[in-house]
Amino acid sequence: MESESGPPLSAAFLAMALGRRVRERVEDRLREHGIALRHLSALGHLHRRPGISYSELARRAGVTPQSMQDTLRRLEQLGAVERTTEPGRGRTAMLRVTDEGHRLRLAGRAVIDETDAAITGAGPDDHLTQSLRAALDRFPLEPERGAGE
Amino acid sequence: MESESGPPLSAAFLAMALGRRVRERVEDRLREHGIALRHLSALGHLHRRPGISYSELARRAGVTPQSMQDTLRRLEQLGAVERTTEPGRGRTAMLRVTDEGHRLRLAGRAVIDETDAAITGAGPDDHLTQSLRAALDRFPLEPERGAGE
DNA sequence: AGGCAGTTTCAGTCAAGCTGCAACTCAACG
DNA sequence: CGTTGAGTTGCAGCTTGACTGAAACTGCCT
Repeated sequence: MESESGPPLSAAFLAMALGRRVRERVEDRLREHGIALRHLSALGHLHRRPGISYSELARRAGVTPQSMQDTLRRLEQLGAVERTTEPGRGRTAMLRVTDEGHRLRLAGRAVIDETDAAITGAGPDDHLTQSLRAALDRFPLEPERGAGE
Repeated sequence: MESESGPPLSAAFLAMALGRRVRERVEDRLREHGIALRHLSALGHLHRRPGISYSELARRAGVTPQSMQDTLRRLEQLGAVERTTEPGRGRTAMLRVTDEGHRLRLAGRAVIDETDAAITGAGPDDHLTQSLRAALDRFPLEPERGAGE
């Protein structure tokens, strides 16, 4: 997208470019394990809070239950999570991470750690981490600017 | 997306989160002008280097010519760019930014500047900008890890 | 003249989100 | 009781923004 050739590098452009590159790299590495970022994220939530349902998971991840269902379908098909309750329409599911799921989760963490090292320059350059955290803090998500009439 | 609730905040996660938020904000503001980031980017390239073609533009932006064509269709339809040559299949196009295009480009720049101020904390906090630039430098794009055909 | 790289254009595909809706559960209320 | 209504799962289809494939054509080079 924003090519190298060029000009102007404001913090906004830099943030978008870095975010994109990091995401691409992580997704790339993760793909070798057959998952994407959203799967890793779901595994993380489910690990910290076993037994929660599709909808709860969706709420935490900030997506619709329908989207989360897709994510979980993939994870179930990989044998990474399983439901401890009967499937069925209004039937709230109880989900848990399997051994395979933990294996995947740790592989994912390794990818993140590796990327982390690359991004901070292999040294403890918390300048970056600190700056990022500060920027995130003072940059809250948009307050639903849909109908401020 | 990576929700707030949670734990672990490595530089990689932070970078992805910040990049996403910034992008969302910019796209949001830009949408009010009827364009997206890729349109603004194309306008920028075309402004600096008038007369270049679809394919050249695509090359600079790092997308396929087919994708760039979509972007430009929108811009032409808005009257922001126009071709100074006849349309036609193998016929290399010469494109230029119109007055309306310049208006749009400046509006876009204003959005970026505004976001820039918000992200750096309204003060000259070049810590962030510096850190981002450094991280980007030491984090080159993936070297086409897909079988060197 | 012929070949061929480059360009524009058309068409279809894909991924990851979304909305809409149907079917169902379960707790609370009258 | 019964009924109502919020919450959930599941299914289908739409949207956006990229992509690949292939066709039509230009222009240059030999």
